[in-house]
Amino acid sequence: MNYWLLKTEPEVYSWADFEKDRQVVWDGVRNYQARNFMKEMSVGDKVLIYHSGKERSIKGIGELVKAHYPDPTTDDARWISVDLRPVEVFLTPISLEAVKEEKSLGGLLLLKQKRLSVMPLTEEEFKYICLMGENK
DNA sequence: GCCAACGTTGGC
DNA sequence: GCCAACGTTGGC
Repeated sequence: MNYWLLKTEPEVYSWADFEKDRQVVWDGVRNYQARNFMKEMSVGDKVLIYHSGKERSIKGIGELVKAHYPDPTTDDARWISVDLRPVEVFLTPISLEAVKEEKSLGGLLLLKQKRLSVMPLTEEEFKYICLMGENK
């Protein structure tokens, strides 16, 4: 199983929308590096959902329910979508500030490549962030 | 609102 | 293929 972090602007699509919808088509990615990571996703992979912009925090955990297929929002065959469902909301959203303060999370591409919207996480990073989110 | 980072585009 | 110009993202 692999682990990922996905960014979204909450004004466009938020964690609340995700919980309400129960399942979402993650479309609109128009960046090759992000697209290539999406191609590596398989059913059952876990994803963390991050709100960019004003909130700047990791909101919760989702799961891949459908691997990549052509993005329905474009005819351009280069771009793909995946389907996700929400699994668990974090009691405490993890702020970007908190991520920066954790030395063990210093390798996150979230910090290194601020414009990348889809990125892999190691199992250790994923589990560590989950513990932080559960406020234990 | 500003601007750094960086991806994309297009002229040469 | 290079690179300047331009556009976008996203933190501050």
